[in-house]
Amino acid sequence: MSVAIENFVKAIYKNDKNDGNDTKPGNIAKKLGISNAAATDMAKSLANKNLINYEKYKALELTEEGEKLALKVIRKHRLWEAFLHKTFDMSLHEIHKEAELLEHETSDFLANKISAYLGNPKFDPHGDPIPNENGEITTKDTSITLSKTKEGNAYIISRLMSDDKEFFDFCAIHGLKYGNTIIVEKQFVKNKMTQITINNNTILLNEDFTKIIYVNEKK
Amino acid sequence: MSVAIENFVKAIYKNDKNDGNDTKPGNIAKKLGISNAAATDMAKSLANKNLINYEKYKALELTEEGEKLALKVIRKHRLWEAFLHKTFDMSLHEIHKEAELLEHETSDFLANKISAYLGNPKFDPHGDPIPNENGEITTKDTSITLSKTKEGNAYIISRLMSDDKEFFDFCAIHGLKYGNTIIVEKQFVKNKMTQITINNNTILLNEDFTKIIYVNEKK
DNA sequence: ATTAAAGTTTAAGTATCCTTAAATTTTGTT
DNA sequence: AACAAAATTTAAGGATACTTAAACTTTAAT
Repeated sequence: MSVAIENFVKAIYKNDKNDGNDTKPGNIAKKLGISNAAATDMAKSLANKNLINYEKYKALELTEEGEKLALKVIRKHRLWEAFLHKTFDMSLHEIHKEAELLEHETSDFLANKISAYLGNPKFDPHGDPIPNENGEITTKDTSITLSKTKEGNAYIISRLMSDDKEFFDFCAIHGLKYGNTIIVEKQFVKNKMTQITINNNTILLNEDFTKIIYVNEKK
Repeated sequence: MSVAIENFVKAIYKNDKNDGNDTKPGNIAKKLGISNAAATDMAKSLANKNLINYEKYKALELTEEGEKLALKVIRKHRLWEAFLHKTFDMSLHEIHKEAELLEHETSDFLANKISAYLGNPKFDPHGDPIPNENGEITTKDTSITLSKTKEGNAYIISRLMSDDKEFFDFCAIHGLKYGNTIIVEKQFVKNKMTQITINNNTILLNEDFTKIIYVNEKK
């Protein structure tokens, strides 16, 4: 499917499920920066391709097929964001722009490679859920804070929930980064500290940090 | 610039500098899988954009600007190939297909990130040189095709110039890989075949293959 | 030098994705 | 319920990147 079509079904999906706007052509047009007439044209064309249901003057509805396509594009977008963020240390703003382009030129095969490389994360660095290969989406974040992890297990960092520069400097020094793997060595329950291994280094983290580092169990 | 335009200038560049074909519209058309008429149309359009010099019935010539664009696209292609190969352990055939798509949707910024991540390599996994940020290819390519090698000499494979999966499967089976050493046993001039030894195995290669395997003499 | 083959260009036309302007339908207000 | 405002659709048209078929130019062989 063309870039225009992929962006169109994505816009419908997001208006419907995320942004709470209605999905009449005018709203989609505004989101995509095209004229209303162009949106109507495209709606007819997508109806012919069985990607949406279209009735004149009504809101646009994705068919099952259309929703699948939208979820594929969203999956690729969020995987790229996660990957670029982890691999190249790019800011959340930068990764969005790049992902917006790359999402349309990424094979399912490559998307799966990226996903596996990252440990099949369920959420991107913004905290948005990443649909799996079958278009299934986890709406609830099942990641847990480091403080709740179990000794001996391996985890992948899914979120660093802080605005604090000192914290991020600390993370940068020790390789604590979205997508990276850590092993939880010991939970010091009474002192609320956690000892982890990352890149063959052992770090002891206190409560301040174990409560803002979110992880998923590595499988 | 559009994908079509980027692919067009890339095809001219490669025909001219790599493949030794002339750059008349017909040859470009064949390479891109479009009609001769489409190639002529595009040639006129690119002349208007000052990317090529165009005279009726003559070979197409890239302007300085056109060559710069071609080199940018080639840079991105080869960086993606190197990156995907290294990061996801994808085969040479797989990385080519993906890079062919990604090269057009990659910002200069991201290309530089990839390059830096890889340690600013000068060659991709096929052995092709990667232009730098300014479009300079610093290393002079002195490699020749297998068809032009001398009997009895040892050579190092420097490039495998193909998009064909069967070819790469063949290469994988026989150890024909960038950097490996072969000995040219015999040139069957009349039949345009070359007999080589690699890993103590003897292989007879026909013209299809001897024209796309590039080597450097081993000293 | 002629001529047939090979290659290139022109002409006419198609699909996609966009535009603006005019016509039509829906919506919201009284 | 009527009417104006807002939104949507239709109509006409443009740019890009292609197609096939016909006309033209170059080339290569005798």
